[in-house]
Amino acid sequence: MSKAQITKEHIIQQAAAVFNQQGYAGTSMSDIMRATGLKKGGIYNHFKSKDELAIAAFDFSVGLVQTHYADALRGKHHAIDRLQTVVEAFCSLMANPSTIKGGCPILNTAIDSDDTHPSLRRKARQAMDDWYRLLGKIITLGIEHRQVTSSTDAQAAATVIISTLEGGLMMTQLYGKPDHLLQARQHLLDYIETLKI
Amino acid sequence: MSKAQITKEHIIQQAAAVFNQQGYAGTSMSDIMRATGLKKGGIYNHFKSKDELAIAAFDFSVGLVQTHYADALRGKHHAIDRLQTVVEAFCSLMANPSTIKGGCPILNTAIDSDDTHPSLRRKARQAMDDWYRLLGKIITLGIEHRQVTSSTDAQAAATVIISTLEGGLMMTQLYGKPDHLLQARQHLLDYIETLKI
Amino acid sequence: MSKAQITKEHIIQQAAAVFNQQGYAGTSMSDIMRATGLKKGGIYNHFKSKDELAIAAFDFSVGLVQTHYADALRGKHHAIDRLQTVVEAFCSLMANPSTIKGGCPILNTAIDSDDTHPSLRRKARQAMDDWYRLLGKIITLGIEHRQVTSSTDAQAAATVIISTLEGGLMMTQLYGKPDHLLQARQHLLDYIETLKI
Amino acid sequence: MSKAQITKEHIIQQAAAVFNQQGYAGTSMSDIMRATGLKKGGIYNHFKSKDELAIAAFDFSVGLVQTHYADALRGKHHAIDRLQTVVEAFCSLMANPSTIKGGCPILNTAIDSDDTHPSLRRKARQAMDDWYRLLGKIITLGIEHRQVTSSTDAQAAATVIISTLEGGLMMTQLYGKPDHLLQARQHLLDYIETLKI
DNA sequence: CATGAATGAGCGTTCATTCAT
DNA sequence: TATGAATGAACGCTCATTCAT
Repeated sequence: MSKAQITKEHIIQQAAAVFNQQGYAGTSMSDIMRATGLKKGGIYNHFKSKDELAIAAFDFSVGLVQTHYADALRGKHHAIDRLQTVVEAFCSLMANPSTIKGGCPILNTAIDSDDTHPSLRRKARQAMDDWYRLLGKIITLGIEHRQVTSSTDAQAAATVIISTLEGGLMMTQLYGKPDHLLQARQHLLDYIETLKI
Repeated sequence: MSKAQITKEHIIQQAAAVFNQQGYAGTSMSDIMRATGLKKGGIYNHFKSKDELAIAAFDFSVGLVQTHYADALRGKHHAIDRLQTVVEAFCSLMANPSTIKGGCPILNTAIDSDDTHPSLRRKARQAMDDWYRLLGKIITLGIEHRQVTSSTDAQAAATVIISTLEGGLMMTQLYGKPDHLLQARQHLLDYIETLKI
Repeated sequence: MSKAQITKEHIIQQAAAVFNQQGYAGTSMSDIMRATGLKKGGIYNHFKSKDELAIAAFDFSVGLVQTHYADALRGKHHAIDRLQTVVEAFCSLMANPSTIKGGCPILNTAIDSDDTHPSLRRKARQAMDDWYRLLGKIITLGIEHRQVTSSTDAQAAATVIISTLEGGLMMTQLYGKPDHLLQARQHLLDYIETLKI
Repeated sequence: MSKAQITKEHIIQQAAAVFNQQGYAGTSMSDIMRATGLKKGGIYNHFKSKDELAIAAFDFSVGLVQTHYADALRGKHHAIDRLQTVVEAFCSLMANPSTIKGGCPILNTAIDSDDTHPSLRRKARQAMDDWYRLLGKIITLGIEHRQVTSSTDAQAAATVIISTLEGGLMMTQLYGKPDHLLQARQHLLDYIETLKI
């Protein structure tokens, strides 16, 4: 990796944390300067605008989450197992602030970019699509393989899982304690159990 | 109501919509000027800072939601009925953008004020407390009155309901279509059914 | 005195203290509101601008000083006595902050209105003229009456007295202790002694 | 000297003249913009606040005066000569508006920062201390070396010299003509003569 | 006569961004 | 490639002032 690449990656990583914690409007390029140790010019050499950097940072954050899922899911083939794994992966990732500070980037961006920032919003939508499709596919394959009850509405179940996780995370962040996310997790594990054949 | 009161109320209402859609950092006093039709000085005659206005606006938004709940719950006494009502009230309120633009103020503020704005965060926590306690009390009274299964964990159930609603709302806002919130709603109605004795 | 007159006088007195301490530019109409207990409109009913009020306040402050001199000089006829009295009157007035807060209004205005405020400057010049002429006249009359040495340059002596007093006052204000003004006073008393026939 | 240093020095010099003439409250950053030819951001790149700039400007102005004294005193060793030199140096400096516009920065700041600006006030006090000690030391050394009468009170004499100069300068500025300062000067030269052994 | 409610201009400061070096 | 030095626009807020009530 060239020196330029290394610097760029460094900026993205630091910026990702800051944007995820403070939001797009709440983050100034000076915040990014402070976080990266670079001066204005140094950052603008790699990104032509705050926008472009914010998008790269979002991609990076989402990539972290997706990699985490992929790692956790590797070697797990039973649909129920895989659903449980996604729930567990989300909770463990969000409970561990060293990996990704400021909570779920999709949630943050979805709320933060209410109209004001269409390109970030589109990005968030795409990331949500990925997650949504992942869950949907696990369930439909599970139905095909007779691991999941055929009456299950895959889309609705995916919505329930994502909603409950994100909402539980929001509560946990609001109160600064893990209880709510853990209660949401338990509910989902129970719920997933009901999908089992 | 004095003219000052009318103007102040007017500012709060308009500001509430703007803050709820764009967030605290994403909203400038110029945005408020545009929304209210007043000049800066006119606004600052009624609020001594952006902060104070943001808090008044948040209180107003939360008040709208709480009034909506109170209205919906009036005359309903059975715990299961009351839980269903809260779910329905949330969905109908959020589906109807004429009442409150930009989604749930608690969700928005919880995500928006990640560290950056402690007083707003405190406000959001208080509002969440109110809601959380409302649901908790409905359930514990329901258990006492043998309307809800005694094995129910009131706190956890409240968390599940709030989380799923808020998460579903976030998805609905992200995609700009009601489907996800409706799926969350259906799941919660089913879930509430399981609490019935 | 009519109620309007009383209010106007009240505003002038309070404003005089504030202007004398904070200067023209350093004083806002809000400061005057706070000091008088009146609202904006109430003040603007009596003075059509900050300027006009500042001038009235200056006149009031200078009037206080001049009255103080006149009182002290009453019944004193010997030139040397009268010169000593002016020195003593200045020192006692400035040492007593209850009478006139913020020091000598002429000094303050002379320094404060360096170009920026011609009408106040003119006022300060007039007040200085009055004082200067008072001392000049005491000395020339003293020469005529053979109380003061005929070699005395009345203008120069007046300048020395005023300069030393104002400079001594400035130091006393800067350090917040009376020593310097007292040393200036002693020097002038010695100096005046040398003018005696 | 780097370009940044040059620009910073340029800002300080221009700002010093403006602050010295208009005072802290009477000077806006727009005034500084006009004087320096820079835009606001350009100024704020070098000073983090109006305060910081004002203090740097004050230091610069005082430095000019002190350098002027040091130059004038170089090579003069007799106390009487040195006292005369300080008086002459003050008068020549203040009479020559090309060097330092707006009069004595210590006097201006002492009067201007009546309570309102404690850090500038402290600065003015320090600068006055320096001057006061300089004169005090000249006199006490003069007494030691039998150049000055042993009955002289060094502190009092320093006060007399400074007071008379500053007061005379004030009058000269108020009237816009040199007469008063020259009269004060002559008085001090006579006075210094009386200190001679 | 005094207040309340508003304004437009300006305040000190920070913003995202540019570009010569 | 990164910095330094600058800009113009916008920020949150206060100013002196007005005028209907």
